[in-house]
Amino acid sequence: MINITLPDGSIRNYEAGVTGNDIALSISEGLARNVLSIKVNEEIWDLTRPINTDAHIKLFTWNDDEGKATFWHSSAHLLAEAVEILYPGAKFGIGPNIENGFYYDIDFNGHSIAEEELAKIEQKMLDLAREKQQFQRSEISKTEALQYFTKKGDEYKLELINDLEDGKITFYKSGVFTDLCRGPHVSDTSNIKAVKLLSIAGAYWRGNENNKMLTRIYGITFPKQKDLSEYLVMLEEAKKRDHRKVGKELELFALSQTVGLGLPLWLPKGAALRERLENFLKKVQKEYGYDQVNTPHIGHKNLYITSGHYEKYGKDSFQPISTPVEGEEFLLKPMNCPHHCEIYKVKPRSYKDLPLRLAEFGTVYRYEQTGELHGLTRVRGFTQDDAHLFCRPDQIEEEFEKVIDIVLYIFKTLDFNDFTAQVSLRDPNNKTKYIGTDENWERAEKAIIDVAAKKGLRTVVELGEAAFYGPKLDFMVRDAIGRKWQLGTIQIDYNLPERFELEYTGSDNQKHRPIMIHRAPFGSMERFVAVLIEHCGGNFPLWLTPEQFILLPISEKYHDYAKKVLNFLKNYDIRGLVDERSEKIGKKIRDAELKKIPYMLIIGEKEEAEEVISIRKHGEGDLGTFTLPDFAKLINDQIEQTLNKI
RNA sequence: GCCGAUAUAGCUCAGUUGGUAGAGCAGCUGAUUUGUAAUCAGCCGGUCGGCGGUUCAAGUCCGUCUAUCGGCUCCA
Repeated sequence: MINITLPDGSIRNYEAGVTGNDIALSISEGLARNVLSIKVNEEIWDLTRPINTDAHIKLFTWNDDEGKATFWHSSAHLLAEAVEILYPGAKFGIGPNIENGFYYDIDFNGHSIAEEELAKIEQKMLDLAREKQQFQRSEISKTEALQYFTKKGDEYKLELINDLEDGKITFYKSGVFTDLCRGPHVSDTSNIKAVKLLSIAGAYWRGNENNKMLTRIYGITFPKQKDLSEYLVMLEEAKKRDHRKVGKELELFALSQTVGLGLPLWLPKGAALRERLENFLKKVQKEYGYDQVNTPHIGHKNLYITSGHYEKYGKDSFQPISTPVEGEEFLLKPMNCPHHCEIYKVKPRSYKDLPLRLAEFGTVYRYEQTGELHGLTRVRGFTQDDAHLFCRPDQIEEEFEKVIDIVLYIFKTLDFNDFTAQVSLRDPNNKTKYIGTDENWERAEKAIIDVAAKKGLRTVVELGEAAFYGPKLDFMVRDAIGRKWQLGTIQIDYNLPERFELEYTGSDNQKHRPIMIHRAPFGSMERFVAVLIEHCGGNFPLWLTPEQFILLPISEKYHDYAKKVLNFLKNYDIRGLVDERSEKIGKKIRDAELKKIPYMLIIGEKEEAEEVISIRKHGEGDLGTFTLPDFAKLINDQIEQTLNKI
């Protein structure tokens, strides 16, 4: 007999060799029907795998992320099996579960799959699922594994197996399909009731652009048809919040091929919104002791040779601008740091001057590859809310913490609650991508990890995501369809101060080297506004929105009163406009609702006589009658409340 | 840059097996003077993404380039 400890701490006795399925059944039949995988001590197992020793277990169902992961991973195998049957000779790369569903990378031997063929594959998957195919796990020696895939002629699996350690290789077989796989899997395919293959894309084998491009099929499956329908509706809804769509509808920004790819044009409403965001941050930065500076849009090529950026990015950048002087070259500024270093150097600095915090809304230009351009989130010309903090070593922690405070304050103010703090470190296997000494890297990485922990941030660590000159703490926020974007970023840099030979005189009257913190709480104005649009679906907070109200006169007779109201509210710094068209009130309301204007002020005979306004709130409806001062107070109180939340 | 799909009026779209373009909205003009999500009528607006090719004839078929979309790679 063995002891099985359940998550609530209770212990049950079972015969050795008991499986997850047996345990689930012994608890309840309902659980047995819904259970998908089991955690045995720290590993997640198949439900059919015998447990032979005492263990702590946890059963996973569809309601657990781990349960979904198992379900989708098994679905990926089902996809592969369908493809193997329908397209003999197809070779398989990897097929993992992802956050929402799964994919499989497949080499179709030159055949390119058309979207219409997906329906056929879906149907095959459903047919196979109904056969209630069991997932059979087998441990296999490396030699046998190699033999199997040599015979099958699948070079991708052979490559994977070659990287694995003998004795730790397992195969999973379901139906006619056998795959190299660590598992775990669901017991059988019968729970997979709804299948949707979402898209086809190219993906480099092993993520390396020098390798062959395989065909990646993305899909998602559910235990109920209803779940699938709801998911598809949710995807459609999310697309309605896309900043490219909303930005066009609300006339916030535009892109012109004639101006150039990835060079956004800010329209009046978008520009005004952006200005309010900039002023908001400027005010915060003033409180935190930042000095605002301005630097030119170009810089001498030597500036970037000194910084190391030219060597790293020079050939992939906008190419140098020549001048009439032979050999003289300037670069469009791809970042602000070198300019700020030169500001540091304009005079000798004392330890008493530090930290020096130089801030600039600096517009930079980077030649992103065409395939990477994306709305406002990935562009070639953008404005960073940049600042560089030049610190003494003993100031690093405190300064870093204060930057985190600014980022969190901004996120809080704008209701960005769903973000990830990502500690972006070096790729330990590819140190040549980075400059600077190991010692400095280790110091910087440790500082970031320590401060993030001290601030109580829930962090994830990503290797290989550091900048080439230093590690970062990145604040990642999702867009409407779940893609993650880096917004705020904080970076510790020991390298640029060395390259620019920055110095300060210490209390010991000796020269010392400062340390730089690069930081941008928004990241860039473009990307931040894009994510903000998607976050609120174009229904901006009152303090940011282009028009806070629109006056809707019932007829032309009330235009004079409308102007009076407009002027009154203007004196309270409340912005809006009048709809003077000779349309019926229903039409004016409809248009104002579509423009997502927060307050519609309806005025007619009654309102003019009583010097009041009838208020209709966007998305909510009639709020009743207000006097002008009461409405002004309503607006200003609401804004104050938003901006003062800590 | 790579893989795949797409490209028709300012916007959203229709256009049968190839026979030289339509709708709604927006805009303009006029009528209407309106009470909480679309008043009516008329008008304007397109070398069907660019360039080549096949054909008596191309929005429609083929090639190529460009851009957009979904991914991959990249992101100082």
